[in-house]
Amino acid sequence: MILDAALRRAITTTLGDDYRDTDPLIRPSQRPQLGDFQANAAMSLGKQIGTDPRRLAQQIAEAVTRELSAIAEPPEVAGPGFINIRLKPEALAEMLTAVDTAALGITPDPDTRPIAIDLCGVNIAKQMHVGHLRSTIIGDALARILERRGRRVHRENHLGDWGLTIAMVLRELRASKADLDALVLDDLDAAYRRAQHQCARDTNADAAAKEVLVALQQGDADVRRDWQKIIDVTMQAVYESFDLLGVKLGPENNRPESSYRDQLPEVVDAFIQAGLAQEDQGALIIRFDDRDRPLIIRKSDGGYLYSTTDLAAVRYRVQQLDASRVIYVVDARQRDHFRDVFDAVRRIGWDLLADGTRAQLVHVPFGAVLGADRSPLKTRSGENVPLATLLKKAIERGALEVKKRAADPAAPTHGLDPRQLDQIGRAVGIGAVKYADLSSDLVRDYLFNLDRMIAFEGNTGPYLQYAHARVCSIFAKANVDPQEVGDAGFVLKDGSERQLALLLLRYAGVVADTARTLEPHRLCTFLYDLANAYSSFYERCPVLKAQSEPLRRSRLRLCGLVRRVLADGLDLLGIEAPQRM
RNA sequence: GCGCCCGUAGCUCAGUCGGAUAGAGCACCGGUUUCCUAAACCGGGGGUCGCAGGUUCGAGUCCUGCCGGGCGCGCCA
Repeated sequence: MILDAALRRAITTTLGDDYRDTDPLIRPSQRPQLGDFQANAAMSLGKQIGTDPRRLAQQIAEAVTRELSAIAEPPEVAGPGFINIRLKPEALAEMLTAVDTAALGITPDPDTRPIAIDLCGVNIAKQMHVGHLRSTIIGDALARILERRGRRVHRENHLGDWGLTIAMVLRELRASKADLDALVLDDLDAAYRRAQHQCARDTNADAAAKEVLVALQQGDADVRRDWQKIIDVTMQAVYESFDLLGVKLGPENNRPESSYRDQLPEVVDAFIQAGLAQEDQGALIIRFDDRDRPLIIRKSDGGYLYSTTDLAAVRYRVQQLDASRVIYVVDARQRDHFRDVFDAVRRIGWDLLADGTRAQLVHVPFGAVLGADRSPLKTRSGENVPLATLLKKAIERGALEVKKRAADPAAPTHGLDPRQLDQIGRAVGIGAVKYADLSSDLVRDYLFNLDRMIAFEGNTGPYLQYAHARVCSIFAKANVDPQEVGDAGFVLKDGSERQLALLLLRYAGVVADTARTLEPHRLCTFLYDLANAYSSFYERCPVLKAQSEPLRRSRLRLCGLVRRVLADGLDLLGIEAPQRM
């Protein structure tokens, strides 16, 4: 922005053209009493050149004073060489006006190539559980953030619909003569577990399962029909969960493992041809110089593994989808696996895009969801908690809280239709779960605690939704359409108004940072700061009863902008923002 | 054994490319409502940033070693 350019010029003026590309390191001020922004470059520069950083800061500050005089107070040097800058109120108002557009200041990513995100990854014949929850929520949020900057995103649901485990289930169903037309997911889930058990103990069952697999792979009509049925049953429940979660996923995002099956021999061949694969104990492996662990791409019985499919999938995403970033939102335990797969891909050159550049292959690892006992969340019987159960609980809880509040005659939700309240409750419950999932560093394990995540205090989804609802309430009270606050001039006198304005200016940058780092908690932290700043403003500054009409209109417009940024930010996280709650 | 990740207040977590006196929330203590949603706001106490070295004008952040916890390591996905 303006400050950055001005500081860059000041650095060049002071130190010469060699320093033209020096980043002035402008950051929001850590101490609002000292300024709005701070430039940190003088200290490291002073070290590089061997001059006193404080004196250098002084020189840079002087060089920039005149240029900034229209928009800022004279910069002040403090501490070991910080340059503190405070904007003049009119300049701040002008900048705020500039971001008060439909795009909220967000500019399109200069890179316009598509992106592929591997997310969800459900397994056929199994219930979705908490692991799928994280991959789905995080993947969808990242997709929304990247799309917001104009990128085309392919959400790739890499369904586990192939391989021995599926064949084991099919064998089990046939052995127990199950009526596949009457099948529901619970039956399938049970069959899945029985099948695992049987085949582990009974070599006959295992052999039979392998026969089913061969039949499936050879396109046996009966087996294929049954196979399709269990896919349909599983996916029906999956789509219901997608609907409850409000993620932008559907049948069009399915790219199952089976869709790569014809390519597997060719994938392996390519590695052999390139001299990158070797036989070892009957299996075909890829070795790496810097690790003992090889990547097995073909079993000694000639079968393929998930690593083979993953190699085919990366190639497809780079070469067919033309994705310049291929993102995997998968459990952190698979770090080593993706490291190996990506390295193999780079070696054979399948990360090469049509334009000659290399695609960025990135694994976004996330931690486990832990129960109250700090071990991965399980039911009493020791099984994974089904996603449907968990979502149902969250929704019930959200509805309970919303209805409790609506009982108060003074509440804006009082007297609403119970179905409307349920809808709001759903948004609150689901929003709480999603926000809890996204708001801390993804790689850390997190404690699933419904009480905490649905609390309306602290860094939670409901708190942000509440802040948004309060803004909406002002507009409802004023009987003004939030879209039509017009072009009133911003009057930013109160400290809380300034803070709000400074935060709003940062939104576009935060979205860009989040898109770059693929760390949604950055956006969460920002939105929480914004909601906090709004709450302070709300306490201090009457809007509808402001002392003067210009002030009233300024504050109304400020509220409108806050509302849009909150709603937009929540939308990027895949969280609904009800007007009332 | 080898490798990866994590360790910040009693609890749950932030901390940007190495920058000022390490910040929030919960819990605890105190205050605020004739006023737009008190599901809120304002204030207070609470820290050996796992430990020890090192690099640096400056380290929660970078390097080395150690301690503690988690996870992964050839034909499951």
